[in-house]
Parts: sequence; structure tokens; C-alpha cells
Amino acid sequence: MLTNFYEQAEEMIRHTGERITPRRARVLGILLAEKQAISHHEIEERIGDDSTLNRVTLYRILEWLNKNGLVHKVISGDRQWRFRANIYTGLHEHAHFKCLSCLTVICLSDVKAEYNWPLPAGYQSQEMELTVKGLCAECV
Amino acid sequence: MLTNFYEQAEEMIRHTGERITPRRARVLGILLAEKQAISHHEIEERIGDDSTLNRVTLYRILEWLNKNGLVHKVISGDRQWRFRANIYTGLHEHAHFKCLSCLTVICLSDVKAEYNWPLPAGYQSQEMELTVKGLCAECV
DNA sequence: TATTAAATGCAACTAAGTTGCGTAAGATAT
DNA sequence: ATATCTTACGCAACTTAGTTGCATTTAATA
Repeated sequence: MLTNFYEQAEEMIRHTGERITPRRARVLGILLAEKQAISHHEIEERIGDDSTLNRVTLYRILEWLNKNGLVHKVISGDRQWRFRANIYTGLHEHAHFKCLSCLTVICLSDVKAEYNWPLPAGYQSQEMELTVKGLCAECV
Repeated sequence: MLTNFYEQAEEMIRHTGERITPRRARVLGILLAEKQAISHHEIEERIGDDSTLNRVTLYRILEWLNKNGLVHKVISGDRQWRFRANIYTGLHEHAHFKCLSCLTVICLSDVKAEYNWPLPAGYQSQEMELTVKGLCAECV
């Protein structure tokens, strides 16, 4: 089961043309197995004792995965980032922010957005996909 | 000029029925004078040398202003909160998140959201006001 | 298998935000 | 005005997410 995610992760990393390392595949595999964005602590928990992964390396891997478009960062109010694998099966149910300078993609919230825009009679509100484009805090 | 904001701040604080202190009025006055959300560093800069304000006190004042509905917190990706005075003159041009438990209101982004939802012929997209409701990180 | 550029680990650091506690200062009643 | 009491404030120390520099290891290529 998890092996599948690991192999899928390897395939995704191979597709970038960059180096495939066990740790990158492991981290991406964990994120692929998740249904939601998780913090670096949760990633470390899932890695457990069977392999060692330095905190700094984890941060660098997550940054690398983001820059290579395999993962996106989820903003949250508790001073830490969460990370989520990029699987393009349909629309995400939350808003995104894309920085036009560094091309980093961020989820503005993981909360499902209930859309109640006033619509003409007979129309029904759908799930929304909103991408706000601009400059992130680092690129301003 | 700034005196007006200070007096306006005093009036807003008086309206809560809680204690009016010079520091609260000063901080809220600064936020009222701003057009955008600013960080605690920027607040400290604007306070300058003419009065002293401890960092801890500033955090507590901002938290207090938020809990009393005079200010809202703006999430940003750089690990620090920004704060903005609540002035209800028309719609904000960005999405909000309101926690149903602690009632804290957060701007999901200060970026103006360009709204291009597919509309029936003849309709024009307006600025959007989106409030997502749910539980914040602390109340989950 | 040798080479080389990039990935990893370690230690030390930065900075936002918090906590506990003693002191100062608003609000209220006398 | 002044005493009283609750709350605000300042100080010091702390917590924790994330970063930086540098030495060592490892994946990819020849």
C-alpha cells in the first residue's frame, strides 16, 4: 500500500529530471498517502523509527518539492506550514495563491469553501476554485 | 490628523465597556490611520520614541483588540500576523475566515481578489466578499 | 569504478510569540 | 480628593518554527 505511494513518488520525482533520493521519495510518498495537508511534525511521526531524517533536511526537502511543483504549502494561523501533495484529480476545494515571482503555490485555507454567491434563479452554487495571483511575502 | 484617529480609537474602546488605556488607544489609532494590515514591527516603528511600549504588552493589546472586535488578524506566509482595524465602510476586497468557536475574524489574504466566475451574458463580475466559516487552528 | 555536483547531518542561530510574576494604573465608591 | 480593587503593563525567561554555514555522504554520469 505505502509502497505504491513510494513508487508513485519516485516516478513524480524522476519526471522532474532532478535527483531521486530515498528521503525525497519517502516524504512525498507520505504526503501522497494523506488526504490533507500535514505539518512537519506529522511527517516526522509517519516516518517513525525505521529511518532517520534530520529536521533541516526535511525542511529542505519540502522546499524542494514545492519549488518543483510536487507539493504545495498550506497557510495556517498557528505559525507553521502544512504540506500537501499536488494531485490534479479535479478541483481543489479551497482557494490558492500563486506568486507571480517565485511561482510558489499556496493554499489560503484548507477549509472547504461554501459558495453562496447570489445566482440567478435556477442556478446552483458549485464548489469554487479561486486562484489569487500576486506576490508572496518574500517576493514583495 | 493623528489626533483624530486617537480620539476615534478611544471612542471605539469606550464602546466596548472595557478599560480605556493610552496604549490601547495609541495602537488602535495607528491601525486606524493605516490603509492596510501591518505587523507588530511596523506598529512599533510608528510608535517611535515618544512613548514606550513593551513587546509583550503590544501582543496582548492586539489580542485584546481582536477579541473585542476592533481589529482583525491577517494571515500571511512569513510566520507573523498582521493587524488591521475593523472599519465597516463597504466590503473588504479580500476573503475572510470566521471561527465559529472563538469568533475571531481573519483575512485569508490582503490581496484584492479578481473575480472571474462565469456569469450569464450581461452580468458583470463585482468585487467579492467571501467569508468562510469554520474552526480556527486553536479551536479545532 | 572514479568523479563531481548536489543532498544530508550537525551545531548554532534567528525571531515570533508566550508565560509567570511583580508593579503600575484605570474605574468605582466613599 | 482618596482608598480600594481589578486589570493593564513591564521584565525576564522561555518555547518553537524555521534558517545558515560547513563538513560529510551519496546519486548520477562518464
